[in-house]
Amino acid sequence: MLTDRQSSILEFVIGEYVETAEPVGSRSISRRRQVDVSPATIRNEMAELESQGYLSHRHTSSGRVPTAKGYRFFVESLMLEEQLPWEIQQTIRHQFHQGERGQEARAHLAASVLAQTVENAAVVTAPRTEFCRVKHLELVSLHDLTALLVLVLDEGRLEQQIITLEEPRTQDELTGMAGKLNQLFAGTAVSELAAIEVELTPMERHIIDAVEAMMRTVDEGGSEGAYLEGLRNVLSQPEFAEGERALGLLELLDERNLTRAIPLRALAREGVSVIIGADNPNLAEASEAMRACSVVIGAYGAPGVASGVLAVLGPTRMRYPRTISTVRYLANVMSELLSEHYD
Amino acid sequence: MLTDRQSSILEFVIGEYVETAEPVGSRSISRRRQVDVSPATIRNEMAELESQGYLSHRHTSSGRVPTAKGYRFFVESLMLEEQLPWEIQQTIRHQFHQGERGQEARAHLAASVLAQTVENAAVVTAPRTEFCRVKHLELVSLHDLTALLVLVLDEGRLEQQIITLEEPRTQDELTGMAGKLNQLFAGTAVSELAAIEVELTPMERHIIDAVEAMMRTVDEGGSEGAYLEGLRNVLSQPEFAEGERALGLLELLDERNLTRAIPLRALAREGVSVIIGADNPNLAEASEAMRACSVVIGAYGAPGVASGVLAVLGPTRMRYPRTISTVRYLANVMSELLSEHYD
DNA sequence: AATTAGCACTCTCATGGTGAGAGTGCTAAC
DNA sequence: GTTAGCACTCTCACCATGAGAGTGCTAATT
Repeated sequence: MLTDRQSSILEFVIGEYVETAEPVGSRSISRRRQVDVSPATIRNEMAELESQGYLSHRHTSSGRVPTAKGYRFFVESLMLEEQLPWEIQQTIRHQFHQGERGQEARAHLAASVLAQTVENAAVVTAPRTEFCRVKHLELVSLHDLTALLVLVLDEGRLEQQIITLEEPRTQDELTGMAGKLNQLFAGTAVSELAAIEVELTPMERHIIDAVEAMMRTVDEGGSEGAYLEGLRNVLSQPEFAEGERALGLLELLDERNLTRAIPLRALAREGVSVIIGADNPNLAEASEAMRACSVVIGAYGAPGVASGVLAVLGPTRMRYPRTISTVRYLANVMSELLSEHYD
Repeated sequence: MLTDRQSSILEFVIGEYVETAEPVGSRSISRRRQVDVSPATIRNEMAELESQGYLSHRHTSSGRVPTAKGYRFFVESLMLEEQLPWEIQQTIRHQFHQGERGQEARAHLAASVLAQTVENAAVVTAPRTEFCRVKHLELVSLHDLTALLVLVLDEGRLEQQIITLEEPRTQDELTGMAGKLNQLFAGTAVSELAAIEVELTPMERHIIDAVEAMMRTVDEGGSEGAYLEGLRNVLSQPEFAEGERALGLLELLDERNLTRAIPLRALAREGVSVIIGADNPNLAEASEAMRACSVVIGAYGAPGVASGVLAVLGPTRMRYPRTISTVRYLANVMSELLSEHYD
């Protein structure tokens, strides 16, 4: 357990280190009026904090730096949650009231806004239903033997695939066929597809098979588009000054690996949670670079209906209160916007 | 003008520097059996090459480094174009014969493949027609007062937008309306839209206005999706070892700025062309980091019908023959694939 | 008993000097 | 025209030095 004084010293060290990125010494603490006590006393307290694992030394001299445990304690017990300043709220809202071009585009926009606001990297996934339902399907002739199969899923998401036909069809024939299939299959989820028993021509069967495959992919998050923005905010931090680490992170978060590196869905919980890099086996194993990072993650939308994930990635030396309140606020905005369309 | 011997010295210096990233001295040249002449002679020749601006000194001692002019001469007159090795051709082709999920996805894939093959960054744009034509439009009810307008353009590209209705419509009504509009407008380009004179209900007018706006945006390349991949290949080069420059490049090529930083369409010419950073005002002005870079750029598709751009971005110290032949080969593959769908 | 002053100690970092190594430019010989 | 030889320049790695910052400990103070 920590005494009050130890807590406020820890808090101050974190605050100072977050701002300056430099180890904090006993003098700079005692200069603050906050704690009116001599450097020597502070040294004793810091030694105690260190032995309990909240702070650490880089080398025998040169101030203290918070450990993962220190940050965690700060986030869980010390920090007071801040109300996001009104101007920032407005700025964020404003950016969403420009155009509205579907969920994907909005998720992308959210990533930009988030990254810019918290000055770190942000990852946002578009909202997914637990199990998607086909709202509408469409067949567009491309030429004789190929057609574009367009699937409109709930929430207005689009999936497309080019399919090959056994024999030539005109657009009119395709439209007719799409009409029939719409009658039969609109509103079904993938699990219900098989249950619908009707006679289908081989051609119709072929199309429905394709639809099923596409929906399955979507359900499994295969086409999971996670938008990553603002990585350069992170890379320009002093912790990544030497190129070595920066490259590690860059590689890790390559579009290909992104969702593997940060298992977003698995980490998202009710509300907003904070994962401090070195703390979390999932992340820490991944790479050395990740150990210097924290992730602030939250979900938006309605769980079980349609939900997406918002996350901020930055160095452990991060402004947690600000970041957390931004993620929370943005999650609310996104939820609102989503429910508007979703009803 | 350069003598034969000067040419082969220049060629050797470039080859060596490209491999090692280190200045090339007279000894290492004379060691090669290629030019059987003493270091002293080579020094004289190099001094001459330097006075003509093909090579430069970093400081009084420590070998020569090619200048932009040197690289340009190499690319234009010295280098012999290489045939891309068969295995690499196969590897490239192979990756395109997996799935086929529309032009956008394919452009994205091309960027990955290109970046990986030449071990540098790659930028690819999806093919655009000079003026796009609407192939088909579709209206899907989302709920009472909103609907999704889906535009299928030629080449099977999709654009979508959510529109607000004045009064509630059922899906059936929307389908009917879409059918009518399709009859009227299928196959028209934006310039021809106005010419079609028919009576439209206010609602139909509203939709066609939206269609026009979307097509206009597309024509202007507003929704220009350029896929950038493999930036880390470039950033890991020794030229960018100190973080300063790396950040500059990272910032410059942020998704937002990408097409502004590299005016792809403007630079693309018939065949494959090479722009050596410091050489090109367009790029060099942009940023200091860009001055250390070259761009190898080529177009694919049929000009005037539908075409896209392939580009490689790397340090000026780049394997030009390999890069050029890869871009050329990939452009052919992409053109083939495009014409298959396009016909 | 808690706090503080004082002091020796440790570690980093910037500075400057030194010598090896690499490469040049020039001159004179071939 | 080519080459050998040599003085010269510049970099880089290495070391020593000293200032600065900060600690830990002990003894004095409240």
